Amino acid sequence: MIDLVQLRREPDVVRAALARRGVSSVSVDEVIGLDNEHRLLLQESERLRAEVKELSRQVGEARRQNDTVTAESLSTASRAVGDQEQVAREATEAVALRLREHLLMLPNLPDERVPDGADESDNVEVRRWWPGMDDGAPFPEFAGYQRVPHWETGVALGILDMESGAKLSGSMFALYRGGGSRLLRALSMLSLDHHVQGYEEIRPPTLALTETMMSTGHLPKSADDMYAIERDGLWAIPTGEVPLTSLRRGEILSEAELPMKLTAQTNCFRREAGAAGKDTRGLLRLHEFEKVELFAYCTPEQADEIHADILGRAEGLLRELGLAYRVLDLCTGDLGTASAYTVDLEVYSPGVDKWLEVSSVSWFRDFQARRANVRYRKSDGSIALVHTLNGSILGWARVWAALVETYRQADGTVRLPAALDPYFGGEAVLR
RNA sequence: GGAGGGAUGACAGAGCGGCCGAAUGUACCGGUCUUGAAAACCGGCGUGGGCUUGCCCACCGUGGGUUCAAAUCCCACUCCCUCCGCCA
Repeated sequence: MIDLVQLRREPDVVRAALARRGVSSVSVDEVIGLDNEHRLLLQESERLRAEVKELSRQVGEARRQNDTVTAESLSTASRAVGDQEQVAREATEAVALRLREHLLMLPNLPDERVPDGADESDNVEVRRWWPGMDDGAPFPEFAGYQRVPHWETGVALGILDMESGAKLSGSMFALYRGGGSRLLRALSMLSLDHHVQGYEEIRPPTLALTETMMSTGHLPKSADDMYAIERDGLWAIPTGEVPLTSLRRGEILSEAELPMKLTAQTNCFRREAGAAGKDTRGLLRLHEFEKVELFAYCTPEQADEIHADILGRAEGLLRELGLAYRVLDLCTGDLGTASAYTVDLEVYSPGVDKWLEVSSVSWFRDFQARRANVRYRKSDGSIALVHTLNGSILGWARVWAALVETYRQADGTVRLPAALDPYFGGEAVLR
């Protein structure tokens, strides 16, 4: 949620920033209007409330002096004011609710670094990396045997069974087998093993309360993309970011605790409501996948460094796996609701000849912290909202696809990168 | 799932209709003392909101209710603890 105080003080700045994301000034003005209306009503109901309190205090005083007559007449007067107060309060609350609803629908202000653009085609490529690039090698020419989609290799080697996944849970649910399953486990281990030194490992629940989903900005806006378990009021999390961001919800942290860096592997659930039929073959787009997330609560001053750290770790992992990738600055049109600045990593997967998004590294400024009410006490005793950041290291389904395609050999087997050998008890080969 | 007990400020813990936003202790911050530190003593010390910046309002798990007045009484719910049941 954006800062209402900032909206009051510099409405033009907010209007201009949100206009870059396609938010009309009308919806910003609606919020300003509701805020003004709310404050007027609030003043009136608080005034009446103060009056009731004062009269009630006088009733108590009269009673103590056994002045029943005065007490009775003051009670009657207080009751009358109380009736007015109730009307005023209900009106105030109704406007407060509308104000909150509107405010929750406003996205975060994009950072200056974010390029303007309408949709993902306007994202700006920052750099590319591929194995051997540092020694001057050109972007790889992939051989014919690498130009085989992972779902074909998956069936041929018995490591991926999309049909069984569909049989069990419907389309866009994957079932990995044998070495394919082990590969998934190996990737989680590799990633977590590399990052537990700097980031505390967490195993959060994967079902979350509405409140928890609100904090990250996934609700109310993206309800259609979430799986809901209505009977119990729970939602399946779309990313580990959800529980991690709410871990300290409502708390005041001490500055010494910051940055508080966490990592978690979770299953992620997405309905992909608007994505029917688009890039949905094999592992390209799933309703459920696994992902390791890096997350941090920090001070505004620490945010840049942490963003760089998370991005560096994600890139480091891709390099270690020897996958070609590119780094994109998301444009205003593709930026997530809560984010102020996001960098995406996409791996090149030769079998499907596509760049696949495997990581998003985002800085939310205090947008999520304001919703989640996570603050910290500075050394001077004052209190401020924390900043939150997160990034994936990485989304495994697509990395799995890229690995199986990139490392497919002429004989149809897959020799995985040596970094995975320890997790295969020897040479990591799928055959 | 059943039966009991509980939820109050950073923590512990009083209050159980009327100057209670809340005693007290600890922690924390400032000061005195000290070569320095500790101890002792003195002072300060919740969060958010509104406006006429001095005042007002809200918050004692959450949501309702009773009352002139609710941390305090009533109802529902949530969570935690103990015991029983079930269970990977």
